[in-house]
Amino acid sequence: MKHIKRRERESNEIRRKIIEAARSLFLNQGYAEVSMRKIADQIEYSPTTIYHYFANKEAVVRELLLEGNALFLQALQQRLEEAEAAGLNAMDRLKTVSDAYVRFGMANPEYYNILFISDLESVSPVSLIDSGRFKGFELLEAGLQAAMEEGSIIQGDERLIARSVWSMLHGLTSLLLNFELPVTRSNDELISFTIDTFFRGLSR
Amino acid sequence: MKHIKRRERESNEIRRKIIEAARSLFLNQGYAEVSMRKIADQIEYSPTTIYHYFANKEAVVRELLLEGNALFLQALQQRLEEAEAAGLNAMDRLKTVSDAYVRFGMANPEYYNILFISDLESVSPVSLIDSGRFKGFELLEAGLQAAMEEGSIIQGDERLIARSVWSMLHGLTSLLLNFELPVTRSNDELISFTIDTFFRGLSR
Amino acid sequence: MKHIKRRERESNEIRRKIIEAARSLFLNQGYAEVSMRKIADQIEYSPTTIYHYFANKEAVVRELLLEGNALFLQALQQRLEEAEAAGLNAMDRLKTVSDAYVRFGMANPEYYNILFISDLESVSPVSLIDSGRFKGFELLEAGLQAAMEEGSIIQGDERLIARSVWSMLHGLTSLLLNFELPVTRSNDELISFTIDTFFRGLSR
Amino acid sequence: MKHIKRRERESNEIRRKIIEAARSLFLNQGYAEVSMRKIADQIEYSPTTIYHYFANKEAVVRELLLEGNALFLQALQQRLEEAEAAGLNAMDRLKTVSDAYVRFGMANPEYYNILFISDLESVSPVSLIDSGRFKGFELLEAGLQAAMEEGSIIQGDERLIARSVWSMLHGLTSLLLNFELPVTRSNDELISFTIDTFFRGLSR
DNA sequence: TATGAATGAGGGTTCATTCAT
DNA sequence: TATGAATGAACCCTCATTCAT
Repeated sequence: MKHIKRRERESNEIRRKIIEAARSLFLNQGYAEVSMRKIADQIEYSPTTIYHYFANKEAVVRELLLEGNALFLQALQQRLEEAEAAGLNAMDRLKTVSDAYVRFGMANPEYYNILFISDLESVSPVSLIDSGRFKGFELLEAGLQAAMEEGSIIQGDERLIARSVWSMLHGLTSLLLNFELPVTRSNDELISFTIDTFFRGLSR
Repeated sequence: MKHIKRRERESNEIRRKIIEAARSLFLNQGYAEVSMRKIADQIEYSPTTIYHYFANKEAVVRELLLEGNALFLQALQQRLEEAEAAGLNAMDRLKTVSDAYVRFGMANPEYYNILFISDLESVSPVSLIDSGRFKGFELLEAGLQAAMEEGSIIQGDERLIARSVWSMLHGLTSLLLNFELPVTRSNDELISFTIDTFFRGLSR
Repeated sequence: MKHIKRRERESNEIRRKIIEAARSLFLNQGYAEVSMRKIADQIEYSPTTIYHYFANKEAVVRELLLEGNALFLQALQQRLEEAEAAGLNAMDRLKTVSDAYVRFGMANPEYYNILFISDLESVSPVSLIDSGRFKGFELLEAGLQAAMEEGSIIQGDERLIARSVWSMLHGLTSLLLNFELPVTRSNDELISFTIDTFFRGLSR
Repeated sequence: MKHIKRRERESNEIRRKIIEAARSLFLNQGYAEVSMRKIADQIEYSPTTIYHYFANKEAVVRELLLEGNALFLQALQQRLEEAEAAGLNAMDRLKTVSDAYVRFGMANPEYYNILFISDLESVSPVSLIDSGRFKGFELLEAGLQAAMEEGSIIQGDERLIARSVWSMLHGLTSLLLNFELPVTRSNDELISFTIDTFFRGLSR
């Protein structure tokens, strides 16, 4: 019994190592630089070993994607629940989730890049769709609908508005992660200013 | 004298051919498909020949980058001039330039991606900075300052606000280029809605 | 005692499964597609398990070879017995066996190829000799001797003639299996014509 | 001028080396053992170099095929011309060509195996057909027609008979090359006996 | 100027096999 | 008995680049 458990744990440990190595390569060198050989080097196993745990490179990347998405959704939902617990109104809940979005990206740049920036040309579109990337989108839509009902933002096609909000958040995050622009104020100021400004534009 | 000129001209012709081939590969098949060999095949010279005109692959890509940037700036400036000629106020000029930004990205997705998204691991950061990418930023800052003076938008750190606007525009463009989200309205609506909303949030 | 028997039976069952999987891969997809992993996948055991029953891949293939040879001999002998039961003379019995040879090849192309064509680089020559491939040769020799005694074919070194007949049969079979030549008549006609012609040449 | 010629010669020399190494590997180890690496090792160049001269492995094998076929046809034709020059009748010319067929196989076992035995699964069917393998077949048909007209062999569908003769020759050759059967007489005796016997069967 | 020759490094992947458990 | 873990060797192929001419 114990044997089996230990084995399983060890097995999962290597899986984890593989994923982590892949993630780290991804972050530091970009998707093009993630290779089975480099992963193997990093974890100090032979390349063949990876094929024990994953069918091929796509499977590794897909796992990264699923994992990243789960973490992403979890981060959003947690902040949302906190906001609800704190009794915030719909508009403020939306701002909170928006902030959570950007914070997640900054705290997990590798995941954010994998999820929302990389081409991942080796990963089939199906995998991408299955990855649940759209769950976050639905969360946003629901929040917008609540804010409309509350009367704090303008009426409109919530799907359109959700895309619009997402655009703003994505741009904010990806510029913070990947570009260096002339800066006077802190990133925190940029984040809150941008979110506030956009929701001010949305408010009735 | 004349000899030299002819030589230069011929030399430039091949240079141009190289860049054109690289651009064509790049625009039609994506950055990953740009290889020295493929460029050489396309212009029907040997790969070695390219090294007579460019130090290495990075130099070729850098040229492409500069070119893309020039086109980008030109697109912004042209629309700005038109807006000025039409006698638009500062706020509307900003909106016009914003629209031009997004339109450029949609019309030149590969250029946009190479300019603002790709890691371009092969291109050193210095090249990126030299690429003049910040000229667009300055354009934006100037526009914002004018709008502040005009009184149509809130007072504030124009550098901060410029980053904020840029974020919104970049997110809008890159989502349009690289993601498929559930859609009800047209892209045009999304663009104008997002820009309008953001500037509404900025207005006094 | 019983335990041992059950064990043996079970043991043999897996052996059999392995061979069956190997044969199925072999017959359906060709020799190149037979790999330890694929066999293991098919029987839903781990690759390692196969090594409990067979020393290595060669041992598996050798078993297949023995099996193929047994089937081959059986096919020849059955037709020979039928011919004897029908009271055919030695010459006609030879023709019948010849026909059986070619029919076996056509009905079992992969077996034929593995027995008589493939290099089977992984199988040592010794194995091939042990495979009993020569039993068929002896059958042929015996038939020729009978026909000589009967007086229906020319006298001569029956070993030489046997090789000659075998050549003709092998050529016929392997061309039918592996080549597409311009065709007007059916394969059946080619087979009977070739066998008849050759034995006509051998007849007194 | 000379420079170019020397270059061309050297280029062809390496091409030749590649082909010869491939041929030798083919002969000694079978098609499955022909790898780009092994060829490279044998000629003491890097594997990459081969790709200077051939697009891929198939191209190497195809060249081998074309070359082998050319040699094969040449061998047949030469002996045929000699037979004509010697004033042999159609039947004897056929026997001569038959003998040339088998002799070619014995003298060039690697080519014979490539041309008529190997699966060459990596080579597209088109290449095989284009390889001109059928030219030899046409030669045979023409000889048979002449022999029919001469009255030395039976009338019949010359295409059928050609396949039949080819079968006999192919079986003879491939058994001589690839099998060791119990032997009393020399190979020469086997060859002439088999050919004579078959044509005796064909004669009126 | 232009190129043919050549290469080392690296890409993803499959294979038969061994070893400890 | 059965297996999970692991590997070294090999597979075909592409890449950017250098060098001598």
